[in-house]
Amino acid sequence: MPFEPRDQFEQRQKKLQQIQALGLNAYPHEFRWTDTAGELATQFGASSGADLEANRRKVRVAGRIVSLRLMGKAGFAHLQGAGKRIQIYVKKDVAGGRGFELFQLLDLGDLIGVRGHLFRTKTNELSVWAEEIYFLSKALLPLPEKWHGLTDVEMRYRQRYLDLIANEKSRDVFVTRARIIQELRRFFDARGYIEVETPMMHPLPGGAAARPFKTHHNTLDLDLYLRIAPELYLKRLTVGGFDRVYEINRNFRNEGISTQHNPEFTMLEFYEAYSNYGDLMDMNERLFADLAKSITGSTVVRYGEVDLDFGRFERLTMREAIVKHWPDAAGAAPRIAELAAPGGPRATAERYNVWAKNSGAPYAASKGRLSDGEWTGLLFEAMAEDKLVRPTILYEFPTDISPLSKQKADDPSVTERFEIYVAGMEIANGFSELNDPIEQERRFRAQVAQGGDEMPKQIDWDYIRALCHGMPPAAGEGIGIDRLTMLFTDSPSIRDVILFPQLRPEAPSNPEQGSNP
RNA sequence: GGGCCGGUAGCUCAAUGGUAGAGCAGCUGACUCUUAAUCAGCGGGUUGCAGGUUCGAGCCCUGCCCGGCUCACCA
Repeated sequence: MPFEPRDQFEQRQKKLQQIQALGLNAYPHEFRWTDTAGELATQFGASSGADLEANRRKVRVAGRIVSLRLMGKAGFAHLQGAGKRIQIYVKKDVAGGRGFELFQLLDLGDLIGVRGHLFRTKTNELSVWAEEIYFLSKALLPLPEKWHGLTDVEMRYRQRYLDLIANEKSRDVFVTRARIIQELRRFFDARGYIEVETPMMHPLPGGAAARPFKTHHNTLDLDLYLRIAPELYLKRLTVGGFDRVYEINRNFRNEGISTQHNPEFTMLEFYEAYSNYGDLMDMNERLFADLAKSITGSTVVRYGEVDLDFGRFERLTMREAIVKHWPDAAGAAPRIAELAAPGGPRATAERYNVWAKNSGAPYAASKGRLSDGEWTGLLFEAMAEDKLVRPTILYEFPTDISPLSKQKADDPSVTERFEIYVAGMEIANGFSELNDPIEQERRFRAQVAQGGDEMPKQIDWDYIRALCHGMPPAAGEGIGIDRLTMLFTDSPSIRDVILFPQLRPEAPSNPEQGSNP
């Protein structure tokens, strides 16, 4: 089993045997603690040495040894537990001969428990006066360097446990992520929603346009797809009378990996009967402002070089966004009416592309013959999407690219759909749900006819059947939890907010053969 | 998939084409209030992999592997 570094691994195994030779169980089954390092710091951070001496507060603390200073017949160490540190002071004539022998055998990284009382050192650091040490578990491998920590990003992702030990900031990101999810649950629970779980394995991939992962169930001899979205199942539940439902779970999309994409990512999706997209847009403004405030303490959140104010959303229709962010150098900006007119989006996109190709800007690349709506979406992505830095609600999406959304009553070329953009990233996508089965069937048929890797190959007839039983008017939305966490933790990459992001496997290495990569 | 950048001791990093180094970690010893503890000494390397150029390659060239950024892709 030896791992690198061999010499230290073997040295630590030797110490493990010496600890066992003291008559101790090297891997005991439990330790009864009374306090964590963090609790002690908050509770007694202000207590003076005299106070502590008068009360002799008894404590039992556990943690990992992250620093160790041995001085003959006494020594100091810092224990790290639950992300915080507490110093312990071990004296031979207090901890006893055998206790001190154990202390001398400890390595950085070992897990121990300590019984003693609180006091302050000469330099006034809150510490535990160790009366007894309990060995809890051995670290056979050394910790990353104590001062610089672990900076190698590949190792931080592959061996996240080391990153979490060595880098407090990394730990904080994942604590914040958990708090965000807690707050979201609170928000929706308080509004009468119930949380549900729908299938992760779908016989037909649906609810989004994306390439799915495929798998197979042996007993049923059935091909299944990891879900690309829970949408169609959640809406079936609104048919069933769950008027307010949400689900927080993973989606899987077999597509590229980038700083904003991981093959599996976490989505909050929710549906609210009897509301429309306008209600949802209003609710989102409250939700994001509340969330920013409870997570970061302010509605203004620093992200990289910019301040994002979640207390003030901008609202733009997709057509308005194209007009607003039209580059001056590309000539006169199109008028809204032009973008709404038949053939207008294509003509505008072609005009934009002439400029973009000359100036090296991203251009609206067409894949075959496109409809007006597709041109509009493409043009928006090419020229406006990354300009939406401040929190923005973009609404009125072309019907052609919104197969599950309800059309606007006075303009069927667009739907009652919106997306939330922050820092140039798509964070959320919601709309008034299309609940007319006949129109839904028409849209599905159009998708199947269009073809392509990301389009459904078959119509989900059970979904149509569910709509035929009557789905209430409803609005629904998905919020990307990973990207949301990026914003609230100032993380530039989605890999920084996913504990174990997808990477290529390490080069095959078998420790039993002693060959190490 | 394209472009750019990177991979040197367990970790963090050095090293004009000319003997592969430092700090931390480790080992031995000293030390009963240290905190990047200190002091004295010691060990540690197939420089990602495989070729090539050269008297000589960590450094130059080619291919490959892994990672990062970016573009494309991903409504």
